[in-house]
Amino acid sequence: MNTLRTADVAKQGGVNLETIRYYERRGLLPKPPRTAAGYRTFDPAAVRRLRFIKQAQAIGFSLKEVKELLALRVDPRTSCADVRRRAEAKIVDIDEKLRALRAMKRVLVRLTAACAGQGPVSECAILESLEERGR
Amino acid sequence: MNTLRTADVAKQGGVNLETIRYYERRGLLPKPPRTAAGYRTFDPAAVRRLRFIKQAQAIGFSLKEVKELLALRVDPRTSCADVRRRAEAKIVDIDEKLRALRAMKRVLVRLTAACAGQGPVSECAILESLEERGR
DNA sequence: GTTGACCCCGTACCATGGTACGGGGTGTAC
DNA sequence: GTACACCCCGTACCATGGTACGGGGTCAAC
Repeated sequence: MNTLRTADVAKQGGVNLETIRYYERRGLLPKPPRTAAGYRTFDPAAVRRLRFIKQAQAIGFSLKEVKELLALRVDPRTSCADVRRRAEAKIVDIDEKLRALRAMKRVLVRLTAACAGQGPVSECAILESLEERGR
Repeated sequence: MNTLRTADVAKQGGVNLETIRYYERRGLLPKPPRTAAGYRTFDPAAVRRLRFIKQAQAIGFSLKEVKELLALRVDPRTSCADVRRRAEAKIVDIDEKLRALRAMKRVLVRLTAACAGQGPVSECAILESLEERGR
């Protein structure tokens, strides 16, 4: 029953129609079944997948990395230990991003606090405490 | 005293030398003073700034956005309320990214947990709970 | 004074992530 | 049966964020 056309998926996912085709080419969206006339027919899971891609991108994963994330879905044929290893690597990536984001937020919060209290603020408030942090 | 050359800054910041020039053109690094021969002379703050830029990029800010972040440094001539408003907007952006990252992490953690306990996992574990979450 | 390591600049090129274009088929509505 | 809206495809184009190239100047060491 309720299958979607390309334009529906694009609209519901908030992307351009061409992006759907592009993701299909890049292997981020699976090749959907086609009608006799060659029209793509999606099921609603495609929209969820599309939104996942957009979310992941917004937080700094490249399409290549997103593909890896998606590849983690459990496939009975791949080794469980392997999936686990890859997932753990991604968790490390995420923890790094979380640390960086929290540091960034701290700086901004401190900046707004200083601002609220009026009066001059350190020339460089925003740069403080964002320097090294490993890597 | 200890001023740095372009290559030093690049090395310490972990970027290509050309990137320094590029950031200067884009207004992300201030135009440094030059020697009589035209060589750029940086002070160590440039390295900190460079690292800040790289951090911000890694967590999904574009160079344009990074520039806005940097512009938040308090300039006595701009309105405090204005700086505050822009900082608060960036904090909202960051909170969104944090939410998305935490959701992503939860999924991966659940995935590894399922994997450890062996046995089959929902076909779509990685997509679950990452769908909408507003805009 | 010339070799080698480094700096300058402008311009060209590259990868990623799309977006647009244009010529052609489809399909329902009138 | 012909509008009109929508789908297909391949290919071209675009913006962002660099990176490389090449011709030329600088400067310390020998």
